[in-house]
Amino acid sequence: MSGIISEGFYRSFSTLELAQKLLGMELVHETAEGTCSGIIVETEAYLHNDRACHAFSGITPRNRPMFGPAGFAYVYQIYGIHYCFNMVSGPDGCGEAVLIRALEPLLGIDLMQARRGKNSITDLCSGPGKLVQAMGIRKMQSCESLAYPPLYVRNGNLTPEIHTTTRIGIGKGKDEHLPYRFYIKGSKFISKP
DNA sequence: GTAGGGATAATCT
DNA sequence: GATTATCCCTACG
Repeated sequence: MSGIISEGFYRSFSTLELAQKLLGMELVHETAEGTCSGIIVETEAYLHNDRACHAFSGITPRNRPMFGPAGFAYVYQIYGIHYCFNMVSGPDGCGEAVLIRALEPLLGIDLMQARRGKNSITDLCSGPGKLVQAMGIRKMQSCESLAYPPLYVRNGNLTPEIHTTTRIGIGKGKDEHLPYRFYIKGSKFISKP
């Protein structure tokens, strides 16, 4: 049986625990064009006392969702052209989140190929900007609940073997050495080995 | 197959 | 005015 993950689940674990528990679960997005989904194979954790975290320097209009309760979406634009999708986590008001970095495409692969303009299955969702484009997630959806359609997570039946390493794209002096990146060992769908 | 750099604009100082 | 939790195209073996 696969059920939708409730807001209570997101609140029951620390950000670091949640980032690992999400691996193997299915992210689903229902749109007018069709339904897309994929298995979460790569995540990164951003903690409140972590210099790489958007919430580190306090609350701003952009990062406000991060300071709300766990189980909501935080979507932001990066490098002017790409978007990243996060799930808010940690205690209410804390400012923590889990970045979803890669998916293994499952449902709506035709639609993903059309949105991405690529055919290779491993090139549809193998990066934070790519998966947002493939899934049709938009900035407007920042602040939406992840416990109800159209955007939600379903339970997986996998207990994947997890590999832990350092995060991608973090500049120097920003806690780039912290082991806050997690991915499913051996997956061909991650953004980088 | 790998490496390097440009694109491009919201956000914050 | 600097920075950025990225992607893609081009050049070269």
